[in-house]
Amino acid sequence: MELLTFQNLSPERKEEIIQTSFAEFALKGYESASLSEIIKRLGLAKGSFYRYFSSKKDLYAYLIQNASERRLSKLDNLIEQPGIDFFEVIRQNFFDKLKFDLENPVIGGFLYRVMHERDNNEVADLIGGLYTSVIKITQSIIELDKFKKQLKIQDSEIVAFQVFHMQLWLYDYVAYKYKIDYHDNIKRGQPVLNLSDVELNRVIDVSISMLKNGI
Amino acid sequence: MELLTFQNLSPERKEEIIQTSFAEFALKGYESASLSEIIKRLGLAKGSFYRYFSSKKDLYAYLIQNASERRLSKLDNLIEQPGIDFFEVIRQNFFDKLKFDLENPVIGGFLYRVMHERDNNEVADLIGGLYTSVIKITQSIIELDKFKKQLKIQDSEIVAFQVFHMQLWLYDYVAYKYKIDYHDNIKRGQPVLNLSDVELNRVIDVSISMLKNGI
Amino acid sequence: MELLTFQNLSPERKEEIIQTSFAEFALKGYESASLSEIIKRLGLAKGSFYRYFSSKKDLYAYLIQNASERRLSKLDNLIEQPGIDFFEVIRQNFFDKLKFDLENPVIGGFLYRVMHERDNNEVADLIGGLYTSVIKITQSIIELDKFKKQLKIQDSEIVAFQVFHMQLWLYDYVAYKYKIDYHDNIKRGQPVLNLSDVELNRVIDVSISMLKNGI
Amino acid sequence: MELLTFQNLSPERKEEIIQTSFAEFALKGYESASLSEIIKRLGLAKGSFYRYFSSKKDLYAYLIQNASERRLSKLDNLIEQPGIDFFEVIRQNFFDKLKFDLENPVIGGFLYRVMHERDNNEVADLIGGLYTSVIKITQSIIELDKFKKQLKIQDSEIVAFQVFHMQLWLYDYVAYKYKIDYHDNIKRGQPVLNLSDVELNRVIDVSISMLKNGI
DNA sequence: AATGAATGAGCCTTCATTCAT
DNA sequence: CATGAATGAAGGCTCATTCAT
Repeated sequence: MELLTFQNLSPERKEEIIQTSFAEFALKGYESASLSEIIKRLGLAKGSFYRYFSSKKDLYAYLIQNASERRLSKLDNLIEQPGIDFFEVIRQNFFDKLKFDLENPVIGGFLYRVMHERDNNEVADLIGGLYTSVIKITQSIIELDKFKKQLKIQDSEIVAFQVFHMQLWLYDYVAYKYKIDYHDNIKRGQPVLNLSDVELNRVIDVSISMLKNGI
Repeated sequence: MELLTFQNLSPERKEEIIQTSFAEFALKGYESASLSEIIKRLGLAKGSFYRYFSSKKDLYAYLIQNASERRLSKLDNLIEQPGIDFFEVIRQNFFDKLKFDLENPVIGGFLYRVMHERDNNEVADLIGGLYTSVIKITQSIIELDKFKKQLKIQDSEIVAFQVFHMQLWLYDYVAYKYKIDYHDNIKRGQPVLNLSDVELNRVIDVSISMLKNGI
Repeated sequence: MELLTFQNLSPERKEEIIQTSFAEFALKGYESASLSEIIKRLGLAKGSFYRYFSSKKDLYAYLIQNASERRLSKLDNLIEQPGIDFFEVIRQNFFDKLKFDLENPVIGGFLYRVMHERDNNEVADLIGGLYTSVIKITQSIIELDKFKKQLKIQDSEIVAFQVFHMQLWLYDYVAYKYKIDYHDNIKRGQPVLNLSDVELNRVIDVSISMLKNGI
Repeated sequence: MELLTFQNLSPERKEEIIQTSFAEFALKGYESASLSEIIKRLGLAKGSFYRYFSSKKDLYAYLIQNASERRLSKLDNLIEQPGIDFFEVIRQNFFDKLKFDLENPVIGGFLYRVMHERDNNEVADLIGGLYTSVIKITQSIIELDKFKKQLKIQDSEIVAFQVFHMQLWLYDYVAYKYKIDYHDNIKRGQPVLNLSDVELNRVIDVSISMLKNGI
């Protein structure tokens, strides 16, 4: 993980480094992302970078961790509400994720790409864990007594897969339907403003409905 | 696309070249895949390769085309059967795809990876079309009169997404559930034999059920 | 020089080969010109080419020879006319050369480029001879009794240089003044029609005047 | 242009790099010159070179700039002298140029070659400007009131061409007449000492005379 | 005789990382 | 401690030429 020298940087500088790195990895993927490019863009000394992170992979691991924390779902609070409906939890979760990704295209794009880089041997270990843990968390929620009885399918694992992947493809779907150019948004680093909550909710309503009652 | 000189090779040599390339791209992705590595493994001269394909991207395009043809679904015949149920079509399709991928881990792994490389600017043009066309085909089937009335959701586009992505994640799910190491299978190039049709059908039954009636 | 097999080709095929080669060398110069490109453009078999010419340099030598013959000046007839003025000979020569180059941009461009490739070690031997011989011929004309007395400068060698190079730079001058894009003309292989004889003569008049009486 | 890292090198190292590069480009021309060769000869690491110059073309541009500055004519001072004769200016200029080229065969050879590489599409942009600007400067001098009246030809553009190209061919002429092997001199990197100022002046006298009163 | 497959050295360039200062 | 110079393997690709068929 990141070295102490990185933690000692001013929050502003840290954020600059993180954002620039997010953008590079989001745009090019792990292998093609260029440390040299990041370093040049930051006006950093080559050596300095290696005093913050011990390797490219180390930086990548840090970014995954950092991005995950930022997009941490607020599921916990939700789940604990008495009498809450399972599908309401999912709806909220979908909405939060999509909202976050549209408002933070760089981080959203980064995490999206990370999820699709599980096959890359080089970083499979970093992502495999994340992927597995997300599935497992979803699964454990499903297995809560109060939710379990709301579901028809008893195999919680496959249901978790379905829920998790639907959340993943919602990102694709929105991009496809509204012809959003994520690459461009990442480059410009600007939030995708042109999608109202109403529209967002309509998309999510349909997907929740599919989840609930099938297509 | 491939040059004439490639077509003139013996079928055995062609297949060697194709398989070695599939494996390299499946294992490392487009950018990181190394032509030099492929060429070395094939015992080719550097220059010889470029008499078969005019560039790395050209080879990649050929492989996508070739793999797609090999895994071509037999949907057409199915659809035309009188009185056929929509979900039966999907089930058959899921089964064929999974079966194919398990028996041809190299090609399956290649195509899986291709689908997730849409973000790669370099090859987005090759893949974007494929991705879009698969969605569109799925959508057009859904819109057939005889199937439309079997569905609750009227937005055929989002349904197509759901169906398509479920088929995609089934691959992930099987790997996850049965702890299949695709990387290893690709390297060894051997079919994944240890999954019986019975097991396969069980997985697919559940997923079709989710599709039909929700989770 | 060219091999016998080349001579046995039909005149049309020979001409095709020559013209395609002229264009390639004119456009890119000796080193950068690509035999592969020429061969591809001609739809030739690689091996066939080497049955016509034994090497790239051999082809180049043949082209120089061929182009030189085509642009052979008609000086001889002119010189023998009784009472002819030296400057009239030069004027005619300049006019013929420029006219030829404007009407045959490919060959003109080729020869122009050849003249400037004397420094290239690889082909210096081919061009050095040509260059020297042109100077020597010019010099020998100057030394004819009937012309010698018309000149102020007794060093015929330096005068020959001056005359020869002026003829060379006239090509540059016309291109510069009339913004002629030789590259484009070579690619299109079309005569440069937009320069009338009147204009041509005006340019040549001035240059002859400079030669005769100084600037 | 050159990167900062190059400027930080010791003057000696910089000069080594420059001279080695001059020689390579002078000997082989832009396309055929090999960066690998230069780098090997300098005992550099491949990557180190690219910390000095961002590309082959960048190095070439730098060399052109550097060589031009070294051979900068002292015309300005000369022109401002009251009562100076135009032909005296030219004579001085010719002398300086030739002297410089004979004493610095590598740079002279480099610049000579550069001037003849205008046709090379790859670097035409670098050279076209230089070529045009030299002509234009010459032309503007000619158009100075105090010089204009000394000339017979009113078309200053064509006169500028004549003057500029005569200066160019003087280099050729000297090589031709004294059988100087520039290639060999460049390889050996040694000044061409065997031409006395007396001889040089004789050549220039004749050429100035031709310019003044014709041949 | 004619073909076109094969060759492999060589090209320019980029990369993550190290380490002396 | 911070710097930035140095590294050299590896990348994709082109080339003129050879030679078995």
